[in-house]
Amino acid sequence: MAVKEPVKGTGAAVADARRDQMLAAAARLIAERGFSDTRIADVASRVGASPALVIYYFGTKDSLLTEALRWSERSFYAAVEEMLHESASVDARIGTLVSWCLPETRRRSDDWGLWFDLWVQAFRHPEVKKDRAELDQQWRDLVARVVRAGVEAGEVGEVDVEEFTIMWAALLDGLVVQVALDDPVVDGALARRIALDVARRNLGLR
Amino acid sequence: MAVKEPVKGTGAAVADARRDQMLAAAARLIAERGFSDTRIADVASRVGASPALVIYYFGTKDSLLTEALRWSERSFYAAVEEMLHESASVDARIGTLVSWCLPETRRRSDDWGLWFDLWVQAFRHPEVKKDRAELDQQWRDLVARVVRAGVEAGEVGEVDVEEFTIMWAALLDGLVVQVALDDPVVDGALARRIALDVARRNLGLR
DNA sequence: AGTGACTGACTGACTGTTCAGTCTATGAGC
DNA sequence: GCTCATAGACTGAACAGTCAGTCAGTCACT
Repeated sequence: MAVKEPVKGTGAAVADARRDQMLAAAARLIAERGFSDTRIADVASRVGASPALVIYYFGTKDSLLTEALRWSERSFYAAVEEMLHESASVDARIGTLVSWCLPETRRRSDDWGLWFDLWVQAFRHPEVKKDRAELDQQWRDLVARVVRAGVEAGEVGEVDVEEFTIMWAALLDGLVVQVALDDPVVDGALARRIALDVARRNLGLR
Repeated sequence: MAVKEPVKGTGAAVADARRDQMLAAAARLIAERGFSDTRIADVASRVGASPALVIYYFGTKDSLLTEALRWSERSFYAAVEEMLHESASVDARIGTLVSWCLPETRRRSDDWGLWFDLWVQAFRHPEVKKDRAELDQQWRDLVARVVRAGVEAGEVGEVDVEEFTIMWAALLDGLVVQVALDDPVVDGALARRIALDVARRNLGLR
């Protein structure tokens, strides 16, 4: 099921397209079933290719899966960066960040699963760990940039930007965990409210 | 290595002791290698028994591992509860909570791994999810109790206890993630400082 | 003719689980 | 106090399923 046509075209373009197909398929599968229950045969069939081809491209299963994890996280942040251009005021931007992490309607309910698996892998594999740290720094930089812009625009009161950023990013992570795990008292709406409240209070907004 | 003697004694006591041995061994192994890389043969040899015996007690591998996860989390919270009796003021108690989650000297560096694996399992297995939610509620109740005691003692200013608790618990989780994953900018000391700052500021302490 | 994407058919290792049967302590019956 | 049957902890050996990875070779394009 969901078997795609073999990639048309020739030369190096084929290889690139294939790699991307496979990374995307792997990411989806990890999200659906979890890292350790994702088989290369699954990835292969999603892409309409043989398991051998997957190995042909990635060498080992582990290499495929960890690359897929990083690929997915990277595209997540790229998407936020994009989205951020659309809001103007600090308050609106903060809102954008929040509803990106804690969307009103769960985009796809298993997206969260990737985060958890990413953390598990990062915990034990130095390369993944390094990657995750860099991406997270990128995320914090994004938050910091929003705040600093607010300070310059005079919308934000006095804050230690560095420290606020670290605190608030951690808070978001923690809230995401609760919501992702369907905590009966911490639902999406409450989590969003708390995230916004804390930001506004600390930044002296409103 | 680390093979223990078969349990002495007779009757039902043997069975109980064995189950506990196995749960403890499994928890350690999960922490060391991760959930999906823990084999029943490993658990068996740590306990000085045959793989067959492990199945004899737990029926399936999965049942053993998820029970081990819950067992371990339960004992974690039990230990905090214990420890809390020793501090008196709100401020001291808050400090206790923080340094329990983010200890100065990492107790055993792989303890964190269990949390991540627990989250991964909880995300996909409803029973584990329910268990985790309950335990987490217990943890929040603990925090809330500390805060309420502070309010009654007049040490704490005006707060929405419910909301503070949820917020602060999530913050701790988020900070734990960063520290556990060796984030280069969020080390243990900084995380502790942030956690304490936020608590003090929100509770009007100091 | 050559290069590189691609595959089918294997295989070899791993490992959860089963099973038939051992060993030990207990306790009922004498 | 002794015997013997029973129960339940325990195991070695085998089974069966699963998969990652290999390999020799095909096919299509240049």
